[in-house]
Amino acid sequence: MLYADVIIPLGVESFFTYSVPEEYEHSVTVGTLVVVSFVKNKRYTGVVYALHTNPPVGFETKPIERVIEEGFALSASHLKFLLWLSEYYMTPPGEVTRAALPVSMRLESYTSLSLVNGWEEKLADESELSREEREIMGVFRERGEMCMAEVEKLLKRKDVYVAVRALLEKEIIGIKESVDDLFKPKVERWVRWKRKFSSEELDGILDGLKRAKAQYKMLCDWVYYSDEHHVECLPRTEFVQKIGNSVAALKGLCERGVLEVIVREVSRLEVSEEEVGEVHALSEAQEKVLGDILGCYWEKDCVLLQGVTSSGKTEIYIHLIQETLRQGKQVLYLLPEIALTVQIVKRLRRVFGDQVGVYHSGMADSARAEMWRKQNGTNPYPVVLGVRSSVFLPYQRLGLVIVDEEHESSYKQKEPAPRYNGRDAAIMLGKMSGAKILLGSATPSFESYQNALSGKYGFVQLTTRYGEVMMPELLFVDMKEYRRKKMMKGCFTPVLYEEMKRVLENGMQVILFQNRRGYSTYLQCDRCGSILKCKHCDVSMTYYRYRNTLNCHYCGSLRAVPAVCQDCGQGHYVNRTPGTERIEEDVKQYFPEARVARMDLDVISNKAKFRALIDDFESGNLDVLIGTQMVSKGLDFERVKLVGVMDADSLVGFPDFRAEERAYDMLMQVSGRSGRKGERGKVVIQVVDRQNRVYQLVGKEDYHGFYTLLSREREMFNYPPFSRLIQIELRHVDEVVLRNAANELARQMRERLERRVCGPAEPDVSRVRKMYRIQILIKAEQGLSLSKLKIFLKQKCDELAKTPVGKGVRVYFDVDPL
DNA sequence: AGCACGCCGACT
DNA sequence: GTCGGCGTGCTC
Repeated sequence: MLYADVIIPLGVESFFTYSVPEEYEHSVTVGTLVVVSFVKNKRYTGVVYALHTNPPVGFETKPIERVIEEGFALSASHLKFLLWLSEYYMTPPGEVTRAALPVSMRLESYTSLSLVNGWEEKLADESELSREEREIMGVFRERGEMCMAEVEKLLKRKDVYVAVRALLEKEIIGIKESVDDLFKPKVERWVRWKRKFSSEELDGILDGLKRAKAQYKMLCDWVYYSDEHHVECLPRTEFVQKIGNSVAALKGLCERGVLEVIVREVSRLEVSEEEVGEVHALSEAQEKVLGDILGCYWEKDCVLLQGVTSSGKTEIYIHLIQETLRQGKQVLYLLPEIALTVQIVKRLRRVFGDQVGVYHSGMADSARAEMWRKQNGTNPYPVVLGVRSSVFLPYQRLGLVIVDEEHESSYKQKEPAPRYNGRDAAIMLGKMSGAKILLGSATPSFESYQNALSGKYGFVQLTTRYGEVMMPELLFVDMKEYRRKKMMKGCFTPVLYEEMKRVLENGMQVILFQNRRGYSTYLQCDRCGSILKCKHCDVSMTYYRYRNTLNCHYCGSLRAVPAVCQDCGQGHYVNRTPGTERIEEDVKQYFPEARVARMDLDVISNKAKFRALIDDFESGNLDVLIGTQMVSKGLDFERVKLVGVMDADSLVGFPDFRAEERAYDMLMQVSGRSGRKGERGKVVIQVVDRQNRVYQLVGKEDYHGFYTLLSREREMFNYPPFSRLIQIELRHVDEVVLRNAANELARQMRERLERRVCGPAEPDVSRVRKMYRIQILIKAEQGLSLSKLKIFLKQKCDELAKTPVGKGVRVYFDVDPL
């Protein structure tokens, strides 16, 4: 007997063993998608993980019910990749599978119920039934076939199970198990000539239609229309609308054998409408960089390309893609967010036409499934352009992986599991496939930069800007001084105000950037501007107004607010909160003529609103755009001559050891928005802490210096890139139970891991949907075995769950949290 | 993820 | 006294 270990796409640990019926012995292979029954009559699509002949002990096996499709299976390497992801990110394989497969590919059965034939005879007297049972009968008579969920919905209650089961026992209603294959090809009906007719034949047909006026008219119209528009066929709906407007006439013509309706499978995937053009020639600098990258690939699989903004990285990617395609291999081009990169899609399509497949989270599930199948079939897209989830698509001969803007934190998935980083997953996918990997960024992540410096990655820099683009002029303005002199105009310093005035008077545009990451409040000295940090963690502390204390999100330490500033000894701490919609009001007050719009969360999350806003700004219907970090990414507006950063200190003051790295990156990105073409743009950055090292270094455009300075501290405090982090989050409804469990877990882990354990500490949002949360952070220095550490952590958590202190506490792991 | 089993509070 | 709320554990 053959057995298959199957991964069920649920958040359950490990796999389940099923027996393979004889009829499937040859079609079931490792990677096959199979329908299995799991828990009662629920069915799931699982992935075969292993095949063997050892009869399992301790339980009966159920049989595999069906193989989804002959010959359709995940390749061994694809499966291997998914399992790596599962292990690395401490996520059950089922959950990885769930993330990897589009919903319609992991079809789940629903139990369909209906009245059995001849139920009337079985039920002599309806008074035998309970009130609930009669209610259920009522809805069945009305609706016929239904699944459980629908019955509940119609009766607006959740406890129909007992009554339904009673009816089932009485054999009045029956179960109809149907596995609905949701993946049905999308079809369209088209109308065309049944065959080619000569003009004499057509005359003959028309003569025969003298009495069928509608058909006669339809045929004449069609002859005229098809000639006029040079079309041979039309979609049926369009045909009826445009020609004759009579379904009956069409039917008649089909019956006469003049026309026919054909069913065509259509693709749900976007079709490229770009005209395929030439690849731009590279500048001398770009040419050299391309050569350097190719040179690195002789000995290294992964190369970091650091290219300043506007240096033309994309053009280099295009040349690399072209080369890869020439070798008959596939390319994966990863972007942090697809919505903001319409420009790149267009550009790639212009060069590679319909060889480019786009994959993103906004796609309909059926379209995703179609893309999946296409990539697994005989004619896959050679180039896949997509967001992080594109790493889950099947690849057959991957030759190149490009991760653009590799430092972007949106590559990391937070919720739900798997909490993976698209960049790191892509690197692993590339390695497993024997592909070359290119990471691109203007401000690389410290992790990648360190790998480049250490020689683990190849390192290539592109320092010259393409064309005549100039780096904008950066002006740091001290808000503290103007505040003291009472010269602020709302939230604008006189400098920013004057610049805005000048730009707006010239009919040019302004972007105002306001950071809004998280909700925390921090304390800053009103005199020297220094931000209060934790003594143990090198992270700014979060201020809680209601109890007037400071809390570190990393180690959990608490302290009172010092009476005077720790740095200058004279100033006092003031409460700072990243501002909100006030900016818009101030713009309206000081620039009543200006047309202003805000790009905040509700705009970004709505695709239509977002596009409308971008279009308005692009076409000049708006003068001032206020936004969060979204405005800093990937958008090019020619007429923007000024960018104002309202309060840069809120970037630096964020309670995260990466705050400064992010602040630097954001300021660089934001600067890149100003004056991309023509006249040199300006960036006004309003700060309080003028002396902050981040500002000194942004001004100098010295990434390496910035890295060197900050990395010393990272090393001292044992933060990435000098260590790896694993965050353990515990959740429970009871705050006290949770805290006790966390303390106990941390204590036990410390016995072995000692100072590598930080916390427990409260996250910035400590209670979500009635559940309290608490976090323990593990720092693993280089050289410590990560896989052994993970086993240890998991073991400790499992042990805790079994003791009374840990009862009911849920544990979540986040490997390499951001 | 569901769904059953099982234990405690608001009603007949 | 029961009904039914939800917490806990299992599913091949």
